[in-house]
Amino acid sequence: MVTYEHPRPAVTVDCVVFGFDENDLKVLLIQRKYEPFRGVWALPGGFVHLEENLEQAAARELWEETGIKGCFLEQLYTFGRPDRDPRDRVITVAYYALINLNDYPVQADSDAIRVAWFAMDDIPKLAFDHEEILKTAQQRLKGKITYQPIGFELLPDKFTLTQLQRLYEIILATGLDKRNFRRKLLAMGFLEETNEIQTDVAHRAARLYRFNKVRYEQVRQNGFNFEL
Amino acid sequence: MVTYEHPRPAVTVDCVVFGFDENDLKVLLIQRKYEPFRGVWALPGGFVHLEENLEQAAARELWEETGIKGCFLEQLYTFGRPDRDPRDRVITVAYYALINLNDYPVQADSDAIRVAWFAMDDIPKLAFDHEEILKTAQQRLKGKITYQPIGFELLPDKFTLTQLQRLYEIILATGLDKRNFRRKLLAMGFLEETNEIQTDVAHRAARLYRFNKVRYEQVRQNGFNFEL
DNA sequence: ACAAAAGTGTTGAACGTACACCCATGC
DNA sequence: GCATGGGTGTACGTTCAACACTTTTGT
Repeated sequence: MVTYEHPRPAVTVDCVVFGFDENDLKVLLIQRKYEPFRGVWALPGGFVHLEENLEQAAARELWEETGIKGCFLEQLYTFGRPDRDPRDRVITVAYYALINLNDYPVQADSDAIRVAWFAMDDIPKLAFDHEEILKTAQQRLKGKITYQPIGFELLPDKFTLTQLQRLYEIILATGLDKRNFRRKLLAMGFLEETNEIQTDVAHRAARLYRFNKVRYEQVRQNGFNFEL
Repeated sequence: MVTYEHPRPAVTVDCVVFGFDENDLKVLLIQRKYEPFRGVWALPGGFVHLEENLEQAAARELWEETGIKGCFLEQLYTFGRPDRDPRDRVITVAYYALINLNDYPVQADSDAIRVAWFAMDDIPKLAFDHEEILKTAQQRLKGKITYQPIGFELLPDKFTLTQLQRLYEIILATGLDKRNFRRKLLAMGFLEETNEIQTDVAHRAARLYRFNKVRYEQVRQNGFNFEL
């Protein structure tokens, strides 16, 4: 039963997938196999099915096109310029995802689809308005990382404080003082010191820490607000 | 030419319009004339036309249904639960608007449509998932007002510091210290002292100030960041 | 003259910022 | 033994939070 008679736009979801590898913030792109923009790199995404909600659609497309699932995924913004798709009116609800690169290493292209990680300062021309979407996602990440503890989503379960600091420095595009950074984060009370240290490094091995979500919720309920 | 063959959802825009009147944060609602939810209060909104972009659609619906135009309008979030409309799959891109209540006083119902302002602590049952949308908008306003100078959109062009403080107190649901509040805001350097004072008040009249956008942009470019 | 809100400074505590050296490890 | 990054404390300046009384105006 169709009860609302109007011409309808198509609705898609697109995902900006961020990963981090010690020195770079990276994004996962796929090379389009079909027109429009055949052969051009683009964000993973696709049409929303009628029976699924938007976040489900984003998670499904991510899984189908890149094999990623179960990661941090949050709605970013909805893009709907009438001419953003040359063939038809398409509105896209963009999401961004944060994943740990070690869990999804630079994958060999499958038969079906070409997938690759690109450093943020080396992005090829993108299809549609995906450059605008990517830019919006980068700004959101930069803004949000200072007041929500989402940076940990980009790191392995256990990480060093230096890795964490590098992540902040790269995303915020700024330098941070080592002593002040450590003092501040440890004082927050939700970084759990493990009794493990780095292996396979050519210098003194650093202690590994873990983000303790339960403790974070506790301090948050006591009025603590994550900041910087 | 339809090139993407998929069943399509309908796409609407809905607007959460906030106003402020000395003692209350208010929202503009309209009473639905048609099914579904006939007679129930709802956010102003309607279908996106194929040739307009999303923000244009929101501005147009706002104008058509409430007579408001030219105000602050920003995308909020996109809601797409498959069952959010009982009759069909409808995805809605929600916007929120901030207006000065004096420019749009509590309007008499027109023949066509019943429109009314409701205080945030006295909201009737709403159609669809509009309660969720409203709640999301309130959280966004509460969050954003502390790091962007958007509170001024809710006040007249010239306002007293006490009015500004009340606005913050009500939106943040907290008490603020008068001396500290004034000192902090004046120190920001973009509140312009006019040489006018309140009229028609039964006590000492307060000085009127104005938000100077140009000066705000200047201090911002010098590295200043609005906060609290 | 009284009611109502406007306007105004100081102090102590907490926090942020700047800064440099020794230590542990692998090669 | 040397190169590499790991780990640590202090002092100063800035900002925040708490706090109460006098002034102006209208009725």
